[in-house]
Amino acid sequence: MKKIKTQSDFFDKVFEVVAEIPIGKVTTYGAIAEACGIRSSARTVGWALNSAKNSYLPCHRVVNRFGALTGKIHFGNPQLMQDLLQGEGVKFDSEGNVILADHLWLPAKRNRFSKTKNL
DNA sequence: TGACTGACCAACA
DNA sequence: CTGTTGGCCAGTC
Repeated sequence: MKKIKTQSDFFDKVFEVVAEIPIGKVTTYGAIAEACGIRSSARTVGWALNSAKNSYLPCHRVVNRFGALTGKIHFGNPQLMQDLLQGEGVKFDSEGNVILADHLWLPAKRNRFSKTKNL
């Protein structure tokens, strides 16, 4: 089986991971990229979501490493992203960032990120 | 067609 | 310790 590492391969993984994010939980781009096997392509993860934002994928549950809703801009309604998360029980701090300490969810892969999470 | 950007993260100087 | 660059993939100009 020739495994051609092309578009769908990476995107598909991102979609699967994002689709498995439980309610009231959030994950990070790096975590997804890590789960995909390429932590360096965290940027591309954002693009995957950009293409998936029109899909059923809960892109609003994907935040950056700081818990900031960096992708809210692409939602059309920046407030919608935070509203959705709050509606799921996600809490935000004074800076408007998701409290990863209580809502960070790592894809079934490596929990190595926990180390970097503790800022 | 070629090059740059883009919702990022981590390593190196 | 802080600043900068590198890297990955795909889409857009």
